[in-house]
Amino acid sequence: MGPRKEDRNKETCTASLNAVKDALYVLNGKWKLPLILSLQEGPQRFNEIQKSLGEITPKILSKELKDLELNEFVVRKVFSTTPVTITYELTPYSESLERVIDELRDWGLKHRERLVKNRRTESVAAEITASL
Amino acid sequence: MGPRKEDRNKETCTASLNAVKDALYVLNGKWKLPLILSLQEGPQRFNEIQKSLGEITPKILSKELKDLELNEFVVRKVFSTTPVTITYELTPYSESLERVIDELRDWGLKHRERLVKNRRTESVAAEITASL
DNA sequence: CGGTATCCTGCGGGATACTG
DNA sequence: CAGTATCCCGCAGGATACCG
Repeated sequence: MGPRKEDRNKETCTASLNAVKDALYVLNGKWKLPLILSLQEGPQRFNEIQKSLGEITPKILSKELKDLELNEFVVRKVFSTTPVTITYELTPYSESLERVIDELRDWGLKHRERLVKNRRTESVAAEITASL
Repeated sequence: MGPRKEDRNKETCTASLNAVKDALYVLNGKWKLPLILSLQEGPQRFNEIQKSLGEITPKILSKELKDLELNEFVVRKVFSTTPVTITYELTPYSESLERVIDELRDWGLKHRERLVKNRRTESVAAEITASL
């Protein structure tokens, strides 16, 4: 015997919740997205990234890069030049993010338009006082 | 004369970045998603939501609901019963989130699978030492 | 150049108590 | 019942300095 219908639904529900949270977690924080977008221009070295992002401190950059490595969006490559050269570049797998990011971007654009429009039309009649 | 090509690209780029951030902002935080999922079961009253979410405090719940109202995902309805009854329910507009959430969920599921699989195959050979 | 090590701060979120 | 008011804490993220 399997679980009852309501239980299955509840489980399915919290399962999706966790999946969504996983996805959000990956993109979350102040620097993940700027970092990915920056690396889409091509491989870069630590200090190059730091400059292109503006005000990020090395500690944070280091941590963010490690996170992205763990999630396999980024590879750290060590070249035995003298002195040693290190680059970070996006993996092919990182391309799987594009669909998600596109979807988020499209939705984000529409949402902002919508909010701006509604500020004008003063649709704050939203608070209905439904008399019975 | 318009801006140079590189500038346009940069602007387009930061524009999408902001759009994505808008979208993420809307779903972010500990409670937004659980709250939306809970309200998908139908309209609920303040205390009902509180119970169904488990450990959320009234202050936080109040704040989250206001956020969702501002973004027009939720309507607060006041019924003039005695005593007054108040419900919160999802708006039709909140359905526009479904595509985004589905996309995030699908990606999240695959990503987790992938990570689990790769932990096993011990693919930490990812750190290449490319000699020149 | 490519990072660590320490210290510090703001703020998202919580505990608890109170109110119309 | 449907919230506000106060106080509080952990932790992401930052400033600054230092290291191989």
